[in-house]
Amino acid sequence: MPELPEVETTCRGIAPHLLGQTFQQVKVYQPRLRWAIPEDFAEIITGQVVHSVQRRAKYILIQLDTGYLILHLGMSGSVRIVPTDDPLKKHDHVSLQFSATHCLRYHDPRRFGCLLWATGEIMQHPLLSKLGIEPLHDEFTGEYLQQRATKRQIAVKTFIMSQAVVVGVGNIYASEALFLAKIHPQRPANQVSAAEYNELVRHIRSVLRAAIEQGGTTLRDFTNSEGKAGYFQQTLQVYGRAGQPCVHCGQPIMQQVITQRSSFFCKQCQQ
DNA sequence: ACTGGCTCCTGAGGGC
DNA sequence: TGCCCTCAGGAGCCAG
Repeated sequence: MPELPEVETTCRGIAPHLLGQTFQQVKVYQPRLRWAIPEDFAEIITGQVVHSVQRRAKYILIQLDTGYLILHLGMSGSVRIVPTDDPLKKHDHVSLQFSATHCLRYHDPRRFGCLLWATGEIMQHPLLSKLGIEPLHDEFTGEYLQQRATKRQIAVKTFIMSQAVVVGVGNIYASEALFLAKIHPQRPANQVSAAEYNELVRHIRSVLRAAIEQGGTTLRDFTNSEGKAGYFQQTLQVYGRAGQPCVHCGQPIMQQVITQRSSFFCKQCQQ
């Protein structure tokens, strides 16, 4: 499940390989991703030079001569740099050869991800234009969250996972950050105080930063790796720990579905 | 303007 | 060992 740190790590990992290279051959093995890859996709991409690789939310944007590849990893997607003759693995859906020896492989068992072609002003794209702010940017403050939460009665966990508010806070980190900030995940968003939102922002940032740093340790052998997440290695304090003792008070961690998503919290520490 | 529910898909894990 | 069932999950989309 790629969360923002993993997408960032992926971005940093593939950029040095791709920059300045030309896509020489593109093969689509399975076009049916979240949105189908159009039939003329390979034809459009072939011959184009990579000018930049950037991230917006959990989207990876690869700028070519006449437009952008928009890549999303969904929850089971990954890309890897492999030798051209590397045998296809199950669920390798697209192969983009960018040099005489190497290609970029898109792999996604559950096919919740997407690979799109877009032209024009990229940030005006329907998938990008309504996105909220980046959690690691300076504009992401407690004040911002509280202001956006005005009149919002949805659970605060759902609120911070809303892409229109702040991007890239997935289910795991939402639970973790709320635990660290001592806020009950089901509290209505408009009933969280300014001080609490400040704490929440601080913890969202720190948990994402720590995960990116850990992801960075796998960058060295990125070409061999699946981009396996750093965050699984880090100690999660509540996520996936239902019934186990809270690291602070020892009470069993609760699990509850909030807006269709499993949520983990300590009912003693989080009010 | 908000909100909740639905949807895509496969693999993991539990029960037997 | 293997089969069947259930569930998880990002996030766009739509109906109420």
